[in-house]
Amino acid sequence: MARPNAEVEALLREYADLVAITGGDAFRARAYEKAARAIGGYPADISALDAEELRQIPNVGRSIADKVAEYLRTGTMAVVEERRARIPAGVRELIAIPTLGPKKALRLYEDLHISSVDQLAAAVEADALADLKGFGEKTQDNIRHGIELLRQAGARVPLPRALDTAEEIVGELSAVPGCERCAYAGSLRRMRETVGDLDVLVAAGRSAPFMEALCGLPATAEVIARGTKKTSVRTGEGLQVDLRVVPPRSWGAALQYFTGSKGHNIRTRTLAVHRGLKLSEYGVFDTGSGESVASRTEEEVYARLGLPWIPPVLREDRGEIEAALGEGLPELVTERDIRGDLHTHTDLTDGLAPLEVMVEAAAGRGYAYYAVTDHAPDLSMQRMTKEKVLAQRERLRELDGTRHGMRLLHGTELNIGPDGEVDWPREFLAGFDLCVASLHSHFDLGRAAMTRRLVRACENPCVHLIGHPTTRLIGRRPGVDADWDEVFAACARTGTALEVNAQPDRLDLCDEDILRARAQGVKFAVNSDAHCVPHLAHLRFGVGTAQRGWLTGEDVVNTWPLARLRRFLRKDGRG
DNA sequence: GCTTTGAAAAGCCTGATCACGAATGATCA
Repeated sequence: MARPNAEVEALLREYADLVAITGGDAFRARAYEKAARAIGGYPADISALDAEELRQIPNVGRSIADKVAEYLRTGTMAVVEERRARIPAGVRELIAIPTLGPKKALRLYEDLHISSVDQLAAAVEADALADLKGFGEKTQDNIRHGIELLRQAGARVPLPRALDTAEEIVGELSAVPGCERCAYAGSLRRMRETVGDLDVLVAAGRSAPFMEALCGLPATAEVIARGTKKTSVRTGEGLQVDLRVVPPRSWGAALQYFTGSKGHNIRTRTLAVHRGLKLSEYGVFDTGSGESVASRTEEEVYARLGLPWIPPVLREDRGEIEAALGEGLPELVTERDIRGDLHTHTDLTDGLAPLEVMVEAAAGRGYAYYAVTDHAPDLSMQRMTKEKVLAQRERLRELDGTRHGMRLLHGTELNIGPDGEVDWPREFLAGFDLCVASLHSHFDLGRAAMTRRLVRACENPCVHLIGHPTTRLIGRRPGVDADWDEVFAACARTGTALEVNAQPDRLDLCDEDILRARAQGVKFAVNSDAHCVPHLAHLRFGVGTAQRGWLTGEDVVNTWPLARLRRFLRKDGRG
């Protein structure tokens, strides 16, 4: 994806926040947010556009187009610099704390001169907020809890951002003369949902040029340590990068070692010891003679331990060693196996792109089928009506099969009410090819009520798929509390699939829940939940999560041919 | 600040929930 779009999106979002904090017209702040979203979701690279062309993007008018053009030309945006000078960056960080918005942030800054999360935490502990108007006992509790949430995730970086940085660094280092191999390892290679630090590996005869190159990268803000075998830096975004340069003959062993996880490595080393071998980042060695017996490739290293090559996503010591030694590893679902996306939006509700544009882009991805699932009326801010959705259906039927033969399914994303009921009467729902049902409100009903609610939704014959089942937002909101084993059992019993939502801040269900649900025989759908064209590509993160949950093509309904998928959607349990 | 409607001005992502403090404003989906 084009980076300039993301940069401008971030900048406009920052400006929107600063406008909201400094007060004034709320609609102005919202206008910048809308423009930020439109530019972030714009399919083409904006860096080649002039102000006139920028105005063609929806929600970008004269004023914003000029500001963006200024940024693309000069690298800065004057109005943002002005506001930054008035409001310290830390004040904006405060509104990342759940339950704390722009108004409270400004009050904290103006009355108590608090301009960082750390200062706020200290002020709460010192009970310094008690005298502030609008900050009662409960608000302080919420702030305390919010800071805790933020800190749990704060040290780790979301998968896509880590991947961007890693690919950039790997690209740069691969171009350095003498580079035989270069790759990222660690939790990123295992596709964990967040990444603590980046492990980058180079195979080369001499290490100095690579250490030099890493320290000199534009992304590098600070050098933490610099040696001949290992160098650590921190990027401007605060991500630590550890570079290790190994001799080419040790490549496979080093890759295996630095990919981890810790648990997996302990198991493989123990396995080596039982075979009279020693496993390290330099190779597999015979304990008696000290001779290296394998090290060039991962396959070689695993083979020497009596194992097949194990995909990195499985290396968590969650039974992969036993499976590899016994019944065999699962044939993991891949992105290529996905025949269609079953949860996507258009600009009829909160998506950015029109139906035609989304369909065109989906066809470009080679899908055999594609479902459009805009929001239903109970999410009132989306202002959906029967008339609107029927008009969409008519247009969708016209487009069906006209783009590389891709078949279109008309669906909707329903809201599961507190009692487990969903929008629209049953007769009307029967007219959809596919209904996704999701929680969008009432997140703290208590475990028993939440479980009943979800089970009830599964039992609805019109509901085919539960969207982002726990509704967690990584680093911002924990998932809802329910007896998930009971919910999974209901899914299996009723033939309701669970979504693996690929939005990088959701990845919901997560890998561990997938493992539990799969054990009960639940089927899954890996969907992008795309709200614009670039989001369709997020599917890879969903597939990574599904793989971490050991899913095969057989487990994932949107790898199936359309005829089989349609049988599954009849919910008669025959799949 | 953008878009739409009608040519300058109105309307915009609404409505529930929560916390504070006694009717309202902030926050979030």
